Amino acid sequence: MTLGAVSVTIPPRRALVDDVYDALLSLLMDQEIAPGARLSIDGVARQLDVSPTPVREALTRLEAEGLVLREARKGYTAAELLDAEGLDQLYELRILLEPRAARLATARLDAAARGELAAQLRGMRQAAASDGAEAGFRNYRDFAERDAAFHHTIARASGNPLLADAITRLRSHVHLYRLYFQHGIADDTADEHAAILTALEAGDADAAELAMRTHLETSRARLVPRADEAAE
Amino acid sequence: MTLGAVSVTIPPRRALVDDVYDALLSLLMDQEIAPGARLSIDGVARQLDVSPTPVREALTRLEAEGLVLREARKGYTAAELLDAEGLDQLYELRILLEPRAARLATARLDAAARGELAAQLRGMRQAAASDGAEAGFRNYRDFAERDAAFHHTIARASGNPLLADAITRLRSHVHLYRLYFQHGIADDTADEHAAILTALEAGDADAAELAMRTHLETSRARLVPRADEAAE
DNA sequence: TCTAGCTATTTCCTATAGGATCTACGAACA
DNA sequence: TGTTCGTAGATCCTATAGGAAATAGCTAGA
Repeated sequence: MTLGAVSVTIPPRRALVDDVYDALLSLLMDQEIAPGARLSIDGVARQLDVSPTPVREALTRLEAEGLVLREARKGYTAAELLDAEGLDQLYELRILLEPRAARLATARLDAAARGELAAQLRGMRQAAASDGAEAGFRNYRDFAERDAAFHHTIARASGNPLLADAITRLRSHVHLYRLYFQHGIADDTADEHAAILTALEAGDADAAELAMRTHLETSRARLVPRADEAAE
Repeated sequence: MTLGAVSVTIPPRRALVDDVYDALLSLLMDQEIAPGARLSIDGVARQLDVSPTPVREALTRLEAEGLVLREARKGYTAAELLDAEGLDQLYELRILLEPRAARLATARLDAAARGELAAQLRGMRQAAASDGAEAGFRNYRDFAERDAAFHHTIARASGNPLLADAITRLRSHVHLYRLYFQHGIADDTADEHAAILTALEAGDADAAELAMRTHLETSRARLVPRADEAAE
């Protein structure tokens, strides 16, 4: 039996280290592990009921993304929250990378990616709308995850995997969500995302690049001062 | 006893995983581990005479840098050489990031960094000069390492650690050195680096940014076509 | 000749255990 | 009172072992 090109793909096999990674990431985002907190390998292993070996690997991966810090023979600590300066630097980098990704993606956007983007945008609107009362955290986390997915879809569509990786590895939404969690600093940007999608669908590279840049610069201008206040 | 600010710093503690990482990196650069080759965890452990645990961690770190690929429950493989397209994409990203780093570094360059840059430049000239016969590989590796150090010093001097990390993590010199090793594709760029340093020392941000961009664009124009030929 | 299924081997993955290192605490001394 | 030293505890680090999964090779049957 031979198959032609098929569209279904088998999801990659997972090992325990992948689950530990996800669990730690979630704990970090919701600050059940506080910024700056110590992360003992054995402690995490006991808490998650696994052995230290996969925990070490998950922490190694998190360290490569800057979400935890390692000091050899000392241990790991959760990364501190971004201060105003750090947030500003994060945006500086995003503004360097993501408008270019949007430009490149314009010519290469296929139907599948277009569909993803539209769905992610709908998801953002939903999360923002159902913003009733104390469900806020949960909803904003949903929103942040859709937001991240939207940006990552564009990054991948750029066709430059190194560029996509650089963008993804910044873990922007983790940092932004942690700030929201701590200080209530948030940002509803569904409309700005819609503008990006419109430009992409129109196949207008200049407009797509500009829309992305505008979106990020607006966010920066909105968020950085608030992070500054929060520090007081 | 209290000390004021001291300039000496204790080197960070090292664990076995750090040595394994260095060893693997070296083996990858010199293609003692060939591009695309399988990397069995137990095999590496036996070869380096350590246990599999630190090997796993070192491989996790290498994977985060894109130098090896992991497939869960299958194993690791060494990353393939960059083809012409990949090389082009690497330069695209560098041209996005590094000119900005040079611009930012202009205002913040201190005496220590200036000294480092000058030393690295001298090192490059030395390695290029002692280019006698079959010592070529070794010399070019020295050259590539000085080249990398030069760029990383500027990246750090930018004052934006995220930007510095993004530049460093590309591991440009590893990819370039592997290409040289395989195809003899090399590049003597000491003079272009001198131009960057001159602009930095003059405190001219525009010139520094431009010199860095020119350097990278020249390299791209020189190297990408050759990678294309090598593939034939 | 080709396919299906079984077996054996290799390799990854996870858990466990012990040695090495670091931190914290408290006693002894100046 | 303040400093030094030594001990105890916790934690990291490395090695080892066994279970689980994947690959390769072989046999049997169509």
